[in-house]
Amino acid sequence: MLIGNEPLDLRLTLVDSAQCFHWVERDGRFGAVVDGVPVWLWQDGAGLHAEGDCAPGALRQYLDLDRDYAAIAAEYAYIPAAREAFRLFPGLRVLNQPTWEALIAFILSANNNVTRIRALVRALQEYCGERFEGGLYAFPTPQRLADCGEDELRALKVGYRAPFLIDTARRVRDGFALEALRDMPYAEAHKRLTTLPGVGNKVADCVLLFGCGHTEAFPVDVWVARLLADWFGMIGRSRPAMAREARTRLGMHAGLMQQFLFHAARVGAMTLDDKMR
DNA sequence: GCCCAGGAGATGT
DNA sequence: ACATCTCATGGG
Repeated sequence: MLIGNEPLDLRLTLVDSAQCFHWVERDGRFGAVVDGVPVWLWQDGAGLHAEGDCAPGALRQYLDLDRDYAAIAAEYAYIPAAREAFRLFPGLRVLNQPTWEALIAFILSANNNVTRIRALVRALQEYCGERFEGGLYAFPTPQRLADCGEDELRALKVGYRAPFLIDTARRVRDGFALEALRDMPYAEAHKRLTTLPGVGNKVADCVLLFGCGHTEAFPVDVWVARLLADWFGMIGRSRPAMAREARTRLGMHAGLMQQFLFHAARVGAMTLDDKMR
C-alpha cells in the first residue's frame, strides 16, 4: 500500500536519529508494532509503502509526513548551524509516537547510550510485550508492566531504572491522563510529566516532542548541551536554562530544529565553523 | 582502573 | 534556585 512520496529517510528517522529504539531492519524493510498493529515499511521509486493493517493516515501522522519541512528549514535559515543541519539531513522527520511508548523508552534512556537503550527496550518487549508474526513485539501495556517485580526487571539489566518503570506504569494504570498531555499547554504538560518517577526535565521534553506533538519542547542532553555551548555560546549554564532560552528564542518549532542539530552533533557531521552570532 | 552515555532523585546550601 | 552525590550497566 502506497503511503506517500514526501522526502523521508526511513533508517535515519526510525533508527539512527535516536527518537525511538524499537524499529528493526530486515531485508531493506523496517518493522515495528504501531498502536498494537505490526507494520513493515519500505521505499522504492514510487514512494513509501506499508504492509500491515495500519491506516495510512495513522502512519502519515506517525512519520510527520503532513508537515512542510522545507518551511521549517526556511523559518530557521537565519541561523547558520540550523541551515546546515537541515541541508545535511533532508529526509529526517520528527516522529509522533504513542505517548506511552515514548515515555517508557525515554525513562530507559536516562544516563545511558543509544546502543544499550535499544537492547533494553527489546529485552523489555520480549519479556512482557505481546509478540507478533515476524519477530515483532509491542511495548508492554501499563497493566502488564505495573505487575512486574523489581527483581524481574533488574534481571533484564535495566538497573536502577526498574522501580521507575514499575511506579510510572502504576500511575498510568491508575489513571494518569497521558492523552490529555497533547491538548495541554506545553508548560502544564511538562510539569505534569515530571511528577512521574524517572521523568525529569529532559525526559519530559523528549516525551512531549516525540510522543505528544509538542514541537516547542527542546530536550537538552549531553550532546545538545555541548552543541549549544560550542555553536551558540551558551557556556557554563544549566541544562534547564539552555532549554528555556532555546524555546524562547526559537519558538513553536524549536524541538524540530533541536533534532536536526542533535543528530549533526552526535555523528560529528558539522564543525565549529558553523557558528551562530 | 577511569570516563562516558538523549539524567533523575535526594540532600545539602 | 544551584551544587554535589549516587544510582546499574556495558563499551572504549
